[in-house]
Amino acid sequence: MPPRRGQQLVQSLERGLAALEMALDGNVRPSHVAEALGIDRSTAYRLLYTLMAKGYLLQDERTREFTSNPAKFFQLYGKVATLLDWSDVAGDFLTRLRDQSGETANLGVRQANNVIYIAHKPGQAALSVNFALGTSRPLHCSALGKALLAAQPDAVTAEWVASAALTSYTAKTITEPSRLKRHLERVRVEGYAVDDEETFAGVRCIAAPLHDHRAQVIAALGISGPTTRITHERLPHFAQSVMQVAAQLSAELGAPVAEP
Amino acid sequence: MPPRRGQQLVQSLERGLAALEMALDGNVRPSHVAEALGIDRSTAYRLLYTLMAKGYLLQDERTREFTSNPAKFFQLYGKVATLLDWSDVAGDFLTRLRDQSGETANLGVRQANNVIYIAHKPGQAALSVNFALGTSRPLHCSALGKALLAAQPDAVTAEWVASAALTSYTAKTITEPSRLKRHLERVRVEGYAVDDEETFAGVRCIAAPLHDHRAQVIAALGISGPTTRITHERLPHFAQSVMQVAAQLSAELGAPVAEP
DNA sequence: GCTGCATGTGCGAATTACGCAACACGAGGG
DNA sequence: CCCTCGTGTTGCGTAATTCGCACATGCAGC
Repeated sequence: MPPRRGQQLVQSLERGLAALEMALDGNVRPSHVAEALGIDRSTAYRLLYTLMAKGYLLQDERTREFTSNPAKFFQLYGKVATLLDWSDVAGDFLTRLRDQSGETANLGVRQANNVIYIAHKPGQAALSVNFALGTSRPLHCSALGKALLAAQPDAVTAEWVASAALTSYTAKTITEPSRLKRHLERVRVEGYAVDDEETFAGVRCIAAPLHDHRAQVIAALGISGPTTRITHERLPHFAQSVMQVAAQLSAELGAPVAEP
Repeated sequence: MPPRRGQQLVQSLERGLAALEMALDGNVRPSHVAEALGIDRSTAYRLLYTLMAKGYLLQDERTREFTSNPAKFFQLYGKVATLLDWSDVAGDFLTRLRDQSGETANLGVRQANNVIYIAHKPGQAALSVNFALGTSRPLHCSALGKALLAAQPDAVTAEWVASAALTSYTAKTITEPSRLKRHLERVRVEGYAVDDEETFAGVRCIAAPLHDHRAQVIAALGISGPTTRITHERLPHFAQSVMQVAAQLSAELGAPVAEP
């Protein structure tokens, strides 16, 4: 009935990918997918069946549930891993930052409205922040995310802040668009971003942007630790370390040296 | 014109996934995809555009080429990583096998017609076999692959051998179906498989299957090294180590103890 | 500036995918 | 034991969606 939207999107492929991502977040059945996407069970079944035939999903013989096929995704990952292998070039810098700060050092890139952690060096203290590579966190409440957001042109940031869903994770999460906008302006001026228990209570993070040879911001580097060690008093000191190592790594990547 | 095959496959999704996998093997352009899949350029473009809109691909502003988005795949991988995280449980056994043999120890699972390496411990000798995790190799010429193939029921193996494309990689690659079939029968009898320079000249590998609590073969474990160290004379000795550690790991996985 | 080649976009035709309905099957419950 | 409910799976007709053609646009190189 709708006369045709002026879009170039292929509906079946869109729905299929949506079904795939549902399966990645937990086993699914045709009825679940159908309800979530607002389509018929038979359609959902055919999408899942196609994904299975292509190796992306597996179906449990007993329960008939569809599961993601880890081996397939491992293989896909293997093909792109070299394209995103920061561990080689960034490894030394992450180690340096971890040793200087004593806290977990991490490096992430933006993916849609998330930061993906693609390299890290876990801290060696008994109590340290730790998480698996490939994990994602929202942009608006992580230090890496805010460092990346603040690097954008003003107009883009304004647009994003206005339209993004600023989900609250702790009492300190910034959920007001206007406040976030002002916050990000300050991040840009200061050169580093702080996540002050905005994602997890008791965890404070500091991050700074990384520049490539074109001076484009392509990733962010930072540390995460318990509030007992990353105190407000010592925060400027940690920020210095983060910005210093970020500048060194940027230089290694061929960024023009330009620090005000 | 074809009145409709009795299939449950969604064509657009099939084609979209095919386009996606092409992009993973190197940057693609609509015209390439169109030719490879036998479809119109506009159709290929719309598939690629949809994949880009969903975050799977990126498009280079200058060259207009479509590239895989590594961050997206890293994220997808992160979601399934825990499901396939053998490094925890297998780590000690891989280390043990590497130390006993002095060679690179590796562990892989089957994915379609390939083995995917999902865990490993690189050998410490100056000359050692090394490759990235997530790499895939054909079943018919790798030790891990042959160990997995030999574990199947005879009928399945026969069918597979007859229909598979036995690509040749070195002069020693087994490319005759009948010879491969007899070879696999011997693998099953002996309990281990050998890749005798069938994939890379100068590299010999030995592998044995791993069983889960239902005695199903779910993965394979093995070593890879230069022919100068894994000689024919010492091969039985290495095979002993591989089978022994494989049995230990199987036991750890809850496999019923049943060694003839 | 003209030619060749590729990307990106309306638009109509019809193939394809969709939803409906029905079947098979299993789990509970009366 | 049968009856019902819910879900996976398949056949089929319809029409919405996708596909391919044709064209506009842009870029590179004789």
